[in-house]
Amino acid sequence: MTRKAPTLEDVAREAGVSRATVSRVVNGIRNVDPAIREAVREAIARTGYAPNRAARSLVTRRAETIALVVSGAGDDSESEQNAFAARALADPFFGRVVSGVVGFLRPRSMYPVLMFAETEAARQQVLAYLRQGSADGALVFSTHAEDPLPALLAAESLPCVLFARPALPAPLTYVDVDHRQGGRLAAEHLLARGCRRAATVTGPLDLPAAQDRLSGFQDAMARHGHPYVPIAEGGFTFDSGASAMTRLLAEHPGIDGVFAANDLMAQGVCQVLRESGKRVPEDVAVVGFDDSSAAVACRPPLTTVRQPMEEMAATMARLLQEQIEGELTEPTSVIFEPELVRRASA
Amino acid sequence: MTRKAPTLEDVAREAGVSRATVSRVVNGIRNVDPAIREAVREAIARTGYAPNRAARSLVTRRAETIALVVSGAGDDSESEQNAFAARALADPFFGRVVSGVVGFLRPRSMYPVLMFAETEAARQQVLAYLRQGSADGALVFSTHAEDPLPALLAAESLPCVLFARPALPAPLTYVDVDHRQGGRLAAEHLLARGCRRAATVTGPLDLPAAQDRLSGFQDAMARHGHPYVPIAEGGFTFDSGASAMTRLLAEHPGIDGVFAANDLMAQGVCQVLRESGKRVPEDVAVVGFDDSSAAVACRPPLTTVRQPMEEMAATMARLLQEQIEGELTEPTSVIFEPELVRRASA
DNA sequence: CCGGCGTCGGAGAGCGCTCCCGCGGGGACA
DNA sequence: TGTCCCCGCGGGAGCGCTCTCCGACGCCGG
Repeated sequence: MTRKAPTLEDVAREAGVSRATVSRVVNGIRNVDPAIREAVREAIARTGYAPNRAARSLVTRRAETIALVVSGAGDDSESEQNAFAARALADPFFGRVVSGVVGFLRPRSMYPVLMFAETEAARQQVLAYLRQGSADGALVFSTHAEDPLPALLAAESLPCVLFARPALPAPLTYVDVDHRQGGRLAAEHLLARGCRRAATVTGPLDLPAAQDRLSGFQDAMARHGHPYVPIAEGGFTFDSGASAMTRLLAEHPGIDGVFAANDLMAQGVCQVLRESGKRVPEDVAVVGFDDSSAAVACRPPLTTVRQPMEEMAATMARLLQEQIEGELTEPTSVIFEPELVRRASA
Repeated sequence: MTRKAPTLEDVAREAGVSRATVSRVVNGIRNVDPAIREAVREAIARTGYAPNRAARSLVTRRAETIALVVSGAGDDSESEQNAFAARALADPFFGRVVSGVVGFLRPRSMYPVLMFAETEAARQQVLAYLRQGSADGALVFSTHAEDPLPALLAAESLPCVLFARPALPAPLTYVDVDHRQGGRLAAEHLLARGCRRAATVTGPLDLPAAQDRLSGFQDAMARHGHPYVPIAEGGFTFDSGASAMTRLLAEHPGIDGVFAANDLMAQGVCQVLRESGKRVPEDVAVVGFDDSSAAVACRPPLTTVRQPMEEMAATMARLLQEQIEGELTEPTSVIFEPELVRRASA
């Protein structure tokens, strides 16, 4: 505890070589005589040496750390701040993201730093964190459309990669799924099952993702002879899905298929349908989006459009890494293809 | 981007003072003339100075970072490793933990680094991370009983605080809830509602927490004239709760109350009960444990024993901080009181 | 047998910061 | 008015590492 940790110097003395040579061995640099390399290795093992991260960072100007930022809107109360973190993590989406990021980072002995940026103060903390070199870059997950963080990051040219195309256009790298294509998959599946009066519950339409899922759905429906599709806007929550479905049912009692823009809303849709005496999928087929744990938990289990989250998150980490290394100077986005997962609901 | 960040030196020159004085201002050390302090503040603002974390860490020997480690068992396959992370985060428990930790850390401009230690290699990475001073200490959440990580940490006297009392005793600080008291609360509530043939579905009995919940429950029942209580062991999952309840029902069809050692199992219990034509709570009252989101999602919503997770997690962070500062040299554990949350199931 | 070239190890200069120490000046007390 | 003290500032020495030179040695060719 109190006895100080061995340094490069100590190892060098132990091995009878210079600091520089030990450094070369530690960093796996060529041009070291195998015999010496072995001697150094042993000295390292004997002393229990571990390179000091701070000292290394100081000269390499690299923290070997990246921030995973969950960004969004919230008020300034302390309780709200805590609730924000809890809510963000409660989303099953999040576990898959972390899983993908960690999958990429871990082989590189890196670990993500978890940050939340739901207030202006918190955003400034994130910026400060990056400016002072505590992290080399940020992976940003925005939970609402007008998130100012991406623009702030861009303004200081701090390396970052966004999840999803930002609503406010910015010259930044992002990773997204082809939402239009997802909407199309849902439409075609509903059509293929024989639905003739399909409706959709959208996400908040200020979000590009929600818009695209809707327009992909509408386009495909129109192309198959259904130019008019009843729509109701929701807020990506269970309750908003339920109330949207209630509205839809009131105006269009004959609906035989519903595309909900995420699984949580699809669950709400199913509940309202059940309470109205409709069977899923016999009377009304329901398709969700995300393939989250909600899709499996739902009764009946949801047919849903899957985003390859882990892969997308890992790609974000890779793009960020390349940006940090300077291999990537232009914004370079990657769009993934969604996939339909068939379960019982449609 | 390429233009280098301003240093203390730059600010000092700008303000016409020495590096040391700027450092004093930055670190809020007294003994600085107000006029000079103001001048330095302005120079800082003008230059956009942000102190370099690595340089500071190098001399203070402090990373100002703590690791949040989710530790457990798993095999070495890559898919399993990712699954471990995803599974850990999916647990609603986790969101509350992070929320509590962040609540403590954020006012100190600190952020947790997320690590997983489900394999020996991963554990070594965690140790290396701490040894090289990348983090000052670890908050450890073990997902299974024989987790070797705490002992490894203790052996190197690396600062750490555990969630829950370890099954393998170790001289380490931990934070826990009074599980016996929780079991007692459940028993007394069931008794007070008039249950005369209560049973319990326990957690894995190699976990101290599961043992204590059980013995607290048994003791209270015995004290009220019910020395024999049917028990069935579960594994803290939905399915294990369901199958435990099936076994219980086969042997003791007259059960009128069940204490399940966590909410997930309580959900399984409720489902089996429903399928057996028993009403909850009219025919059988059910009490869960944790007050997780499952408790609210369950039909009917669960009466459950609540652990103050956020507060516990914040306390862990505080204890770790004190340990790092050297204010706390002896293992000092804190036990929280659980609380009964009444909902519809009992 | 000698010169040139290539290879491998060592010396040393920082990276940006903190903190110890010492000095100068002004106020208070005798 | 003189002396002492204390407050506030600057100088400078590292913290542990990387990396650029540079020198030394060995090998090969002439």
